[in-house]
Amino acid sequence: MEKENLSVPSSRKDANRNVHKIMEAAKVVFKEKGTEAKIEEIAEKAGVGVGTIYRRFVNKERLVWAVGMEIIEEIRDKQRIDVDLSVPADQKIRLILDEFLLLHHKYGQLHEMLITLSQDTPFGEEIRHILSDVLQVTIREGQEQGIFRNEDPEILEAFVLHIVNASLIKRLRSQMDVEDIPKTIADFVLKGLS
Amino acid sequence: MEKENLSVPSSRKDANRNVHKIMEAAKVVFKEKGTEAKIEEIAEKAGVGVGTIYRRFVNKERLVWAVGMEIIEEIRDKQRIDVDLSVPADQKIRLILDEFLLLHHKYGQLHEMLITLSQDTPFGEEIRHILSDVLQVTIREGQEQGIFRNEDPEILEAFVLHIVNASLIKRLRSQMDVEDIPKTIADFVLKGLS
Amino acid sequence: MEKENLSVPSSRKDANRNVHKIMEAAKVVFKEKGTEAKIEEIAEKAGVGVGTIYRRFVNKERLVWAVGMEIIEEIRDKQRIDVDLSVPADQKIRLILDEFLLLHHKYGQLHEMLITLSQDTPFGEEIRHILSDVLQVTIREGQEQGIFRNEDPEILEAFVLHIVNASLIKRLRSQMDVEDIPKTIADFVLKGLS
Amino acid sequence: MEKENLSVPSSRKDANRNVHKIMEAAKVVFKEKGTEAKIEEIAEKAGVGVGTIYRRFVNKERLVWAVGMEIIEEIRDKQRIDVDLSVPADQKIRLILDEFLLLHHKYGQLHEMLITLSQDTPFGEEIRHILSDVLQVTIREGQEQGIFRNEDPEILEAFVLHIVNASLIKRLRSQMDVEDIPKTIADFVLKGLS
DNA sequence: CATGAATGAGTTTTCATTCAT
DNA sequence: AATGAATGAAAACTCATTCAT
Repeated sequence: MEKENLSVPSSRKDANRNVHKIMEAAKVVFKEKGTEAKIEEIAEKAGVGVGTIYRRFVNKERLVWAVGMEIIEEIRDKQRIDVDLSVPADQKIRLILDEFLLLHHKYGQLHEMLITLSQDTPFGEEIRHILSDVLQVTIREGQEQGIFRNEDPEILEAFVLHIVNASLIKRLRSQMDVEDIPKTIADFVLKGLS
Repeated sequence: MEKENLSVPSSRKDANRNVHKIMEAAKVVFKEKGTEAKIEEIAEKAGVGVGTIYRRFVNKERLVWAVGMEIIEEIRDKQRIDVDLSVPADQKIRLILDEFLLLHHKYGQLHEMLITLSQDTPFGEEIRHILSDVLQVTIREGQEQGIFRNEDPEILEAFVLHIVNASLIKRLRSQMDVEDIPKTIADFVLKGLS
Repeated sequence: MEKENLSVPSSRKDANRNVHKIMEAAKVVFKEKGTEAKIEEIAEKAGVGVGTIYRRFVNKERLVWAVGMEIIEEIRDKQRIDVDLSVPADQKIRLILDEFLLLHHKYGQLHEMLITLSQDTPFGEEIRHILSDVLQVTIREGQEQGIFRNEDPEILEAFVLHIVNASLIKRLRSQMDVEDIPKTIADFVLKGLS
Repeated sequence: MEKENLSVPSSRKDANRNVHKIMEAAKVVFKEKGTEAKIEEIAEKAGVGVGTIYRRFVNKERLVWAVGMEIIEEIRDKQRIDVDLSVPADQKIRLILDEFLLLHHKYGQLHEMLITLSQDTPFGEEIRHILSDVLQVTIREGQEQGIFRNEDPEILEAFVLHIVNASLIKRLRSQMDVEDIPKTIADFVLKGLS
């Protein structure tokens, strides 16, 4: 499932530059207002005409999908770097949670979007796979190292993945320094895993 | 903040019966489609005309609020029963999590709705208070009993409250028997608290 | 295939009155501008909002179909009266052609619309049937009376049906008094049939 | 009225080759979809960019005109050959109708386009003249030979010209062998003329 | 009061035409 | 000159809210 299925492909540099500008604008606008944001607003933010968006994305739904997929891939790429380090599994979980938090800071509203996407679209299965992959490997690693308990890794992974959600973060932000949030969440999660 | 502030009061029995029918229909429809559901669909499901909804609720926003408040109160009432039992704090947490799960099963999508409500409406403060109150008391109890660690109870409460979210539950449902979900979540949470 | 499949049914009098107003306005506007006429213009002419049109007709295409079908039925009803008279078949053909011409005068541009409809829509078969039915009966009658030649009635009927077309009429109108057109066409057709 | 007035002239051979490619593609696409066909589709079929079409044709309307004129001229050229033969007028009418049918087979939808053109454009007069000229000469010839009745030749010509229309042909095609259509139409027309 | 038809502002979507590459 | 990406005005369509019946 490549991006080409979501945006209409083009060999021209200027076209692809615009696809990028549109996606970046869409991320910003979706972050603020969720999926209900107007296409016109995205076009304005991207500095292109509405027609340009419709030239590259068949309709609004596909734009939403494309943005979602790109964020998912961003998450995956960051996680892959973490998982290749030679540190104990619990350290890796801390790093992965840090990445999640950074992305949440960056994409806010989009968390719900990703959840919706992973349930309602043809890409759902793939999104779920991407999000789960690295975490499960790390959890198995921790189990082999005797750091994590021997529960089904898929289930433990579900907790790690879903505990970092927009509402928890919003809540914690009102109660503690933002810098302390990653450690607090990681402490809770690692106790849950142990 | 009473329901009468959200729905327009009426002395006629059949009018109040309509408010009830509308609220129940709205719960079902919001559960499936979230707040974006159309008023007309709710009216249809309730077996009333759209005009009747607008006679009872100033606008769509107020209907959303009213539905949200009612669920919040349902949650509060159940939790109050749990907290008054004379069992150890960890048992109470298990019971409270069970209630959460039942509500999630019942209201699905509405979790996000409540979160949104607790952030964006005049009732936010009250909603947050209702949701937090019982949990915090129980956590403090557990800390006094030496069962839970001495982290700020407000923060621990945040984890308990927000770990039960629609996406985690949907995910777990695909991986285990529904009956096992409450125990699995409670195990994870209680480890996190300890 | 009933009209209910084309317009959304309603039991209310005011609703049906509007369906009628919309159809009449659409006939007038389509007559002038063809199918490319704007929905907004039809709404204006009908004295209703655009939303009202979309409440009754799922989309523009369906409105076009509905208007087409209504005209077809109008044609059929007129023809049925003619065919029941006790006059020779050639007289009936003259009467039927007169009706055609009146309808053409009334609906102008819509002729092309009907042709397109009879080819491209799910109603095509039905439209063709309605238009052909009465003519074929009359032609057979004429053949039994020895007035028309013994060519396949379906083929003769095709000539009668399709000779009355917008372009011929427009052309003749520039060359003769409008009152003389029916007789001129009928003379030509009846010679063709004999 | 020469083609140069419709397409922008160019000294380069490849440019003129493009005009030709565009016209041929436009004929095909207009034949299928009528004048509502999109410029982009014509460009694609022609294997050129849309910009190239706009370099050669001021706007879509002019492209439509150009295509129409070319077909008209094709008709005229064929008819001229027929009219110069030394056969009776009714034979000539048969030959002319044959040509019409071939053109219809070739250009389908374009018939309506030509009719529209002959009514709405600055070329209307010319188009009507080209289409009428040869037919009228032939009809007068037939009247002198005593084969056709003494109706106004312009009116008889109107019948011959307009009886060959897309809808009649489509209809007949579903009822008889394609090879038999010319004779059937000619028989009907010649009876009408006699 | 209840109803659901009507409304029209607000959005999405299309496509002839322009223009940077 | 050719290209096809970009444009944006214009058209289609939606849906919260009003109001006649």
